[in-house]
Amino acid sequence: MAADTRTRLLEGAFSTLRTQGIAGASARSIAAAAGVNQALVFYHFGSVDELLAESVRHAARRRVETYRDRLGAVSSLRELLDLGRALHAEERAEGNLAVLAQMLAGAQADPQLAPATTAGLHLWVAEIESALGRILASIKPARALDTGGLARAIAATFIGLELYGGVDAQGATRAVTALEQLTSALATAPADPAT
Amino acid sequence: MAADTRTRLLEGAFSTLRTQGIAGASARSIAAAAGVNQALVFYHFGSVDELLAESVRHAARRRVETYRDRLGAVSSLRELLDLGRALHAEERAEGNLAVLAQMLAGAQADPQLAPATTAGLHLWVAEIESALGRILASIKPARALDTGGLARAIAATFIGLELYGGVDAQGATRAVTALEQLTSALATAPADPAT
DNA sequence: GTCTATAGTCGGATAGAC
DNA sequence: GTCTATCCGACTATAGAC
Repeated sequence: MAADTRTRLLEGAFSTLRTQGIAGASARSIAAAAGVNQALVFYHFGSVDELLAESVRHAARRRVETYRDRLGAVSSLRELLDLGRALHAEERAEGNLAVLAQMLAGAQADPQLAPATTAGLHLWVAEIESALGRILASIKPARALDTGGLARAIAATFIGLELYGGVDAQGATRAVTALEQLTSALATAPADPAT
Repeated sequence: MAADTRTRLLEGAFSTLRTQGIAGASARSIAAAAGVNQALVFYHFGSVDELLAESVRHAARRRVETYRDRLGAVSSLRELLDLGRALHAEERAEGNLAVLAQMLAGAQADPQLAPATTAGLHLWVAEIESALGRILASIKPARALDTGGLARAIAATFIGLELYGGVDAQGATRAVTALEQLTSALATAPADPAT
């Protein structure tokens, strides 16, 4: 707690994005969340956009390192699905999904936000892709699949589900459950014929 | 062209959401897009939030009626996938997906936007669900699936892909292609054993 | 590095003339 | 129904004291 001002601003930006959304992420509200003066946003980061961009980079860097080990240890499709579910829950709880979704929404109209957002998302994509590629290579009918494309589709689906969950939590839960049933069925039925 | 003021505001709100995003959807910018005076937003709709909400209702109402017939004519999983792809492309081109994504992002922090957004999304979900339910019922291994949950997952995925496409068009195309390969493979391989 | 103060702009919303 | 004019608060950003 009470870290240096720069860090407080980075974390204030994160929590403001999470709770107020991209439309409420102003220098003033971020500074308030960080407990520092509003002018310091511009002193340390030059502009609000730069602070937001730096904030997602900051958050993404710390998280993904934690995943690398866990994803690397996975050796079956079933394990991958279980880990995926666990990571999804953790990311949701940390607010990383909500923040990324808000940045993504903001980046549609504000090109300055796009690079950092893409980078933050790509950290996940790369991790998912590497684990996916390793597992699917051992499943014959899955060899033809584009793991990079699938990894991107999975990341996009998480974003969509996060936003949907914000307006209809029950519906989103149903969607997740249905996807789990589907993937689970695929993992057991036509997947076993390996090599 | 040059419809009555109310309609112009509804359409101005739509195109502003589409091009400026939720963070740029102010009474002034909407009125400018509509070519009318800013005060009329409040005269006709009371508040910006109400106008935005009414705008998505307005847009959703007109679209879905067009779909009902087309979805109703579908009689195989393959046809459903083809139609789904076509509708997805049309919705993207019209900007309906972009607008819904922005409303969804805004609704996370602004509960006033949530009801209309949920309703707009649900129009799709209901259509997808009904077509999905009809088709999957004829495929034995698919009987256990929750079509409502799947329909919600599909809608959420479209939203996520739309936002992802805004910052990485190439990556989103890859994701869509991968999903098409996957669903296509599922539609032909283990799906044929009907009844 | 951090603060106050302030310039200048843009936002939501209302009053009242036409 | 539509306009101008306006209040007032919030915003980005900067200048300058400490």
